[in-house]
Amino acid sequence: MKKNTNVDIIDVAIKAGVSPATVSRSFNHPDKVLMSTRKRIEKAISQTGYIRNRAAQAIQGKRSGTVGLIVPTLDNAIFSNLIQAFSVEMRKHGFTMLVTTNGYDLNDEYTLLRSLLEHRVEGVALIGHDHSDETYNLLDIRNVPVVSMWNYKENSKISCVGGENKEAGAEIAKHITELGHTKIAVAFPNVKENDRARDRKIGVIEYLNKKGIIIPEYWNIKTEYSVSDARNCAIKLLDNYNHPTAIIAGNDVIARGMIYAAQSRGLNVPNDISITGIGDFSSSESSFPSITTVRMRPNEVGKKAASVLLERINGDREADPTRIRVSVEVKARESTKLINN
Amino acid sequence: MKKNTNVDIIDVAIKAGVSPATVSRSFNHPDKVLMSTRKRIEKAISQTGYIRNRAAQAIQGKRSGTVGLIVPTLDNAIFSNLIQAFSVEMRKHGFTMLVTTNGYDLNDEYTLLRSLLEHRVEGVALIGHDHSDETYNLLDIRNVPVVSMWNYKENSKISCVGGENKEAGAEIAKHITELGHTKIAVAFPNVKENDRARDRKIGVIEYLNKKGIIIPEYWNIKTEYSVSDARNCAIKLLDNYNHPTAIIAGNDVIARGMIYAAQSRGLNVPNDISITGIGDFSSSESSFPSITTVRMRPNEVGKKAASVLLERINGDREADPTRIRVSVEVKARESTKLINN
DNA sequence: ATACTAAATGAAAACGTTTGCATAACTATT
DNA sequence: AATAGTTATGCAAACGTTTTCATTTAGTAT
Repeated sequence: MKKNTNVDIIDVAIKAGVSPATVSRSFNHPDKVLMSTRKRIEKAISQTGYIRNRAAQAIQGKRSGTVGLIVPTLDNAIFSNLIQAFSVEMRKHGFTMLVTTNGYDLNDEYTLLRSLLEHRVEGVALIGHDHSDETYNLLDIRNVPVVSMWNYKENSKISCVGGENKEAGAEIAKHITELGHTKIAVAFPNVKENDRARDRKIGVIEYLNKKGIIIPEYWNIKTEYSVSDARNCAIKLLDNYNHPTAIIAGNDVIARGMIYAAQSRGLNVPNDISITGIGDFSSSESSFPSITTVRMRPNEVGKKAASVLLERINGDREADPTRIRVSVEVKARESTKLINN
Repeated sequence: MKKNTNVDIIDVAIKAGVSPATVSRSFNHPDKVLMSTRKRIEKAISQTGYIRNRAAQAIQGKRSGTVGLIVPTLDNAIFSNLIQAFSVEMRKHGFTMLVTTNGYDLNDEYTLLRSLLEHRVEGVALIGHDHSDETYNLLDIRNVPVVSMWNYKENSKISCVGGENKEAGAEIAKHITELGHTKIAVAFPNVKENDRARDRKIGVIEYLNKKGIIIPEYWNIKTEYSVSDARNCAIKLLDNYNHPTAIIAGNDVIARGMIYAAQSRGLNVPNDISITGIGDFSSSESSFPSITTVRMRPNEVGKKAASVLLERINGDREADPTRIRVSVEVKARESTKLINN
């Protein structure tokens, strides 16, 4: 078996009887080379098994053909729709994605960004707006095309595509109060270094306060972004305190865990307790009961974010940030109902 | 704001009063440069805002610092644990991951592999063993360090880390028959170009046949890997035919959807019907009812796969494939019980 | 036929590193 | 004190492309 790790553009050129320059052109400016020579080059390429070297291309200071993505975790459903949509769209335009996870740690994020820049990514996509000063500074200094996905923010320093999490929180709180609930618990993850969760929570609390509803401390639950932790937290709540008639959860995963908790304690959702999520993950519609939640349109966000990033990469680097607001919408489903009197 | 996109190793060298070679060495062989000079270089680096150029490094034919991962989809929970574990482990060793999705299309996979090789990834990780001849051939010709994750296969052409899916299928079938079930339905996705699903299904069917149980065609359900499709399929089954006492699903996502279907039709799982999954996804333990399934240890697989790949990258390229078999194990939980007579 | 333009290709410099070899400055050995 | 060995650094070639500029060839207008 012949092992050819090192056939280069010169070998191809020789085989095709042209100069390396022409081979290069046939890749990058095919219109500038005669159809017939192009054919000969193609043939030489497949005969030699040549695979072009993007590193050597990138070194020219031109295109590396990669974009970087920094995401808190790949471990759960939260970002998967978003990433998939973003990835597919970038791929369509010939980009390959360098993916890294920061585990919700902003210092780590900075290191990862540096590492991505070492690889000369042409652009970077981040989640949310909580990033360290160092990160923002580096992006600015190197003038990196960048887009923040997931939540919209007026006056954001960088381009962004997403829904308003505060609005999402307020909307779901509105839904719950309109169903007559007043004994309401909320369940959110740690909101430090996580503006998505923070904004949602603020939206919920502020709306409820406005309606004269105050959440007592023991109904203010802190949980991880996992079904199991959410379930445990909810069980503790249901077992130890008189229970609320509704729980507003920070996202669908948490809501799911809490529904399981209720069911495992013999409660019927929504007859005994209403539970809501935020985010509308793909399985939320088909679960039982289906989850009342707020649609954040991850596919749309991912796709549009890709477009924004492409535009920044190809276009004017000094332009003001592009901000696209994706509408949010309450999807009332089976996990909530009018309160019984 | 000063925009410095182009400070290079020479600028750093000048600033630090050394030669470029020394700067380079301080990155790659720090032991070969005097502590005091190293300090001066570090200072020059932070003063200039230098970020090294991996493309220029990769062009030396040496390390690119990247590995490629080709995965069918990022869109659901199936691979997320695995990917996360793999990713974290590679990162620890200084690698950044280039991730691409092939949407379960093997031709696409070949194109993606080429694209990864253009970026001169040092190694590649794939899912399963169903790959096109072209793919296998290219890997062989270019002598690419490669590992297949997710399922073990004796005599595989390439290194692999995973459980035996056939065994997993047989084990769960054994569990169900030992609970006394004979009226059993199975629910699997399209097994073409998907050896994981195929092996599992074969394991199930063969075991049942051995026990004299034949699955009638209308209990042989074909579904997508999604909660919603699984739920719809199960509803069709439950509404239109006399229903089985147990359903063996191809994975936990499908099982989950089918449980929802049963619940939405007023059936109790497991009292009225037992339902099993395969894979033990992170939420399967905490759902209600928790799902009886087969553990495939995705974290262990991801981590070990990373080790195998690293070893191939750093070690002997001509060595025979490394094959690591990760044990599978039935986790009996709430979604199954002894049949009532 | 001649001069002029356009299109296709080639030659060579450039991109930012790494590394083998050479050199210089020390240290240890006799 | 002379020699051999060691260590830290610099010099310059090399890595595989892309691109500018120059050249050749073919085509067009006179």
